Amino acid sequence: MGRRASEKTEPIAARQKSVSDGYLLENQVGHLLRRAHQRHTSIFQATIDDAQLTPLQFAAVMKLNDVGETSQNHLGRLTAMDAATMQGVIKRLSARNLIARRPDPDDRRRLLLTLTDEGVALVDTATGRGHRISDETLDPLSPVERQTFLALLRRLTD
Amino acid sequence: MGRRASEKTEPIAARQKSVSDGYLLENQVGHLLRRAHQRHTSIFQATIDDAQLTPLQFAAVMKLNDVGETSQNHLGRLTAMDAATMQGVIKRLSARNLIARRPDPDDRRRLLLTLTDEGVALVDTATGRGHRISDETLDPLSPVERQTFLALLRRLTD
DNA sequence: CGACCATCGTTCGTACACGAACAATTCAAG
DNA sequence: CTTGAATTGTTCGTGTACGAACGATGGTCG
Repeated sequence: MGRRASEKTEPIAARQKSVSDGYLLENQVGHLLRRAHQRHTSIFQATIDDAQLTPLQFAAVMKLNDVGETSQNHLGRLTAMDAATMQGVIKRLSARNLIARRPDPDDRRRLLLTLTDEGVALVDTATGRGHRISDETLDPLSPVERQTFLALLRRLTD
Repeated sequence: MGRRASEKTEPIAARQKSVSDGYLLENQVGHLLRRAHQRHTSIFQATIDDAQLTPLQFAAVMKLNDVGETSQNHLGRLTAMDAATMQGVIKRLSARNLIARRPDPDDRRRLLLTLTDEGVALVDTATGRGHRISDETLDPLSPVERQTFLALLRRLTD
């Protein structure tokens, strides 16, 4: 325990503590949200069984399957992704031939996105895994607690 | 749901929906965690009043103030940061002269970190804002709900 | 019609996030 | 004491995140 011995000239260790007593990182929502999200990402990677597919890419594919052909920005809004972020996600999905892009004939600014056959196939095999990922993430909670947690969490989501 | 009908000539729009019915992105924990974290980050930026300071940098500074001089990897563990991520965070804090680094005389692999005077000053002024950030993030919930939420969230944190 | 303004997608720059590989060092086993 | 495993910090590569600025297009209003 006596790790830090004496240091005559200006004890470095003593300068540390300031008036911040009372702020504990471990108790802050932001930190806990970040850690819970980290854990979820880790579960995702272990369960999705597709080293290339990331949570955001999965979300984009699932949502696109849900709503059908849409523009890039619109899909971004539906999945809570920045337009700049969306750009990269779609580029990678398109490179893997999971998503096809074509210009909107009615609005030449837009790019319309669709799932390819390969994309649809991926949705079919990955949907089950998606449910398992959500289950495992909530595993520490009882069924009732899960409902409570999700209801509260949803309200912290704008 | 007779969604999957026969399709000889495969119409593009009809190719969309697959057997994924039942997976709604909006109801998945991972998505909700991500959105809640996004909202928190946004509140952080608006409240911290220091354009350069990020949530991770703030966490590192606060924790270092808490525990006193430590090695880089150890502080990383305390703040749930990867060693590689820590590297960048410390480099930037050190460039802003908020943190000082010195080699550990007892273990030449380690770098010992301390807050500079400037770092301590920042802790003093930022602690209050940190509390306000947590408060505002939890604002949609009542006091009782906050306790419930935090208790459940903590259990999803490994 | 023409000026104005919003929207779409893109690019740039900065900052997490983390797996992987690496050299230097320390520690543990034999 | 020496071989081998573990730890520390670094670098590289890929993928989010997002503010900011941009050109092209579209809609609105006088």
